[in-house]
Amino acid sequence: MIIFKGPDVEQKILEQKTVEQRSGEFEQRLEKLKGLRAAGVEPYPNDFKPGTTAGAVSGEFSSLSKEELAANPRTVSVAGRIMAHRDFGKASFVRIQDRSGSIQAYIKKDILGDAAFNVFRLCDVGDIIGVEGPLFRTRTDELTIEAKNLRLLSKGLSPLPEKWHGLKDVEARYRQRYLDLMVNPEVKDVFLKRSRIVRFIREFLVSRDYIEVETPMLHPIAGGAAAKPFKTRHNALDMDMYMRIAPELYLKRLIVAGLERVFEINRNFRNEGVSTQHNPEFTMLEFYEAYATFEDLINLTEEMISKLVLELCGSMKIAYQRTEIDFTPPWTRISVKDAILKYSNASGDIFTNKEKAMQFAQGLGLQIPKELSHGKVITEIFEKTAEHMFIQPTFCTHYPIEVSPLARKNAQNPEIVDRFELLVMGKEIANAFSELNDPVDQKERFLKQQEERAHGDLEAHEMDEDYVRALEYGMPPTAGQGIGIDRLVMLLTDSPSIRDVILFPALRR
RNA sequence: GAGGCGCUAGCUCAGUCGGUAGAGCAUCUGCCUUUUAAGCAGGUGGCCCCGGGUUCGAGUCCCGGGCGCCUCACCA
Repeated sequence: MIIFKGPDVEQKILEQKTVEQRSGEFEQRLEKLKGLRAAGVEPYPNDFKPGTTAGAVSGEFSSLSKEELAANPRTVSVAGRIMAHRDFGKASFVRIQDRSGSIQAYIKKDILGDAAFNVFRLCDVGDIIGVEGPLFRTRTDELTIEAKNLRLLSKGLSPLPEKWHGLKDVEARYRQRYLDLMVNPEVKDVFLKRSRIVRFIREFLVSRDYIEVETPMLHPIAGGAAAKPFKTRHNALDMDMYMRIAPELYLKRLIVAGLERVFEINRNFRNEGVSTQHNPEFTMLEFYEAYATFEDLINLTEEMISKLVLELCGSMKIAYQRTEIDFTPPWTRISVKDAILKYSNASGDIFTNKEKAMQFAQGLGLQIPKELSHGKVITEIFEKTAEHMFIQPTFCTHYPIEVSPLARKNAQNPEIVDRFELLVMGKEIANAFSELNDPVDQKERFLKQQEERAHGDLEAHEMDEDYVRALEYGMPPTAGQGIGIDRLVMLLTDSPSIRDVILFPALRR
């Protein structure tokens, strides 16, 4: 980190020939910086306050003609980064970009005066400037600020990526996301949409009397999901801790507490592979509602997401990687069992006979260890044969109990639970169930998970005695749901990789 | 973790059979007071990702390594 304190330091940087190879342009800009200071111009002042934004100007005055602007001048001031520069010697056009968009400014020596014009001559593409002056329209009818005043607000030393091609190198785009956002407008659009998505969900739940809470990210026990945690250490407490893999068990403690409707939008951390679908830290929405069942959440989800899609995209139909997806409710509902029967030639007895299920799974080419439970075999079969078939929004319901240790048993069939996953483009977008609130049953399920850990399943849920203790005080019948925000954003922004919707995705080094 | 592809100027990219490192944009100098990737003329700029090897000679061929992307496996 280099801190600029004044000319001495700048001279030192110029003289540095070690460590980092600087471009020639970096040195040229440093020389300009020195020239500015020599002329008594502070290159990093903080006393300029823009009166408006580029976007507001173009919006507000878009209808005014050249003649109207000339007859009745409107003076504005904006600040932003110079993104383009067309120089005519004693006059120049610059494109100034701020958070709202961009606007052109005309810098004319006669109008600006010698002193400010000399400052401008030391400005480059990438510098931040403030401009004030009346609006006019050029010969080509472009709304333009005629600079009467101009201030350099921040001198840039490193040159920007090229104006026409932008920054394409994927690695540079992720590592230097600030450049990506600066020069590639469509990237900024994705993150603006991400912000709108999160805000919509937050407002939707708040309007239904939910409260937003924050529960620990550092857990003594990594519970609430089947995943490998990151391990860390608290020095003062002298104890190992885990970055949370899910907030579920804490949120349900709050249901026990009587908060009845809670949600949290926050990061989960899973120490697993990185891919176009997986980042080690990702954002999860979880919400829990007392006196609701998983079927109530099906309705809620259908309403929330379809309204979100309509508001965000202006239509219930969107394209994801050239496939049309129609979010118009109601969405298909199908049980795991029916899905397998529909999309494979399995016979009904694989659901009652584990051996038949094993045989069938092996016939599909699945490598199934002998000790795998019947329910896990069924789940494997489902994922192999059916899951990827659900391109349009589909609720897949009633998963096997062995893969759902926190979910309530189905009243008719104790082999399955009252749970659904929302699948779109063959991928899981949401996972929800009626919560298990029977403390004795919950304890047994944890014990079963412990057995599986002992048999080498490192992702089996850990026993959480305090969570069971909470249930022993009585939890109202409740339904809860998790939605992977990153994947939802991918879907709604037509992004093929999760890295495209995470500002700073995990990279090596 | 396995396989495939990539890494050359600040950015986007060429680089033939192994023979002195190229273009456009940016930058610098000059001209130009309504341009739209402004224009014209002339310049500067390189650890060809790193390290070995083969060769008279390697950006190019071989081996090892780094980083990234894609596919697969695990996972949400």
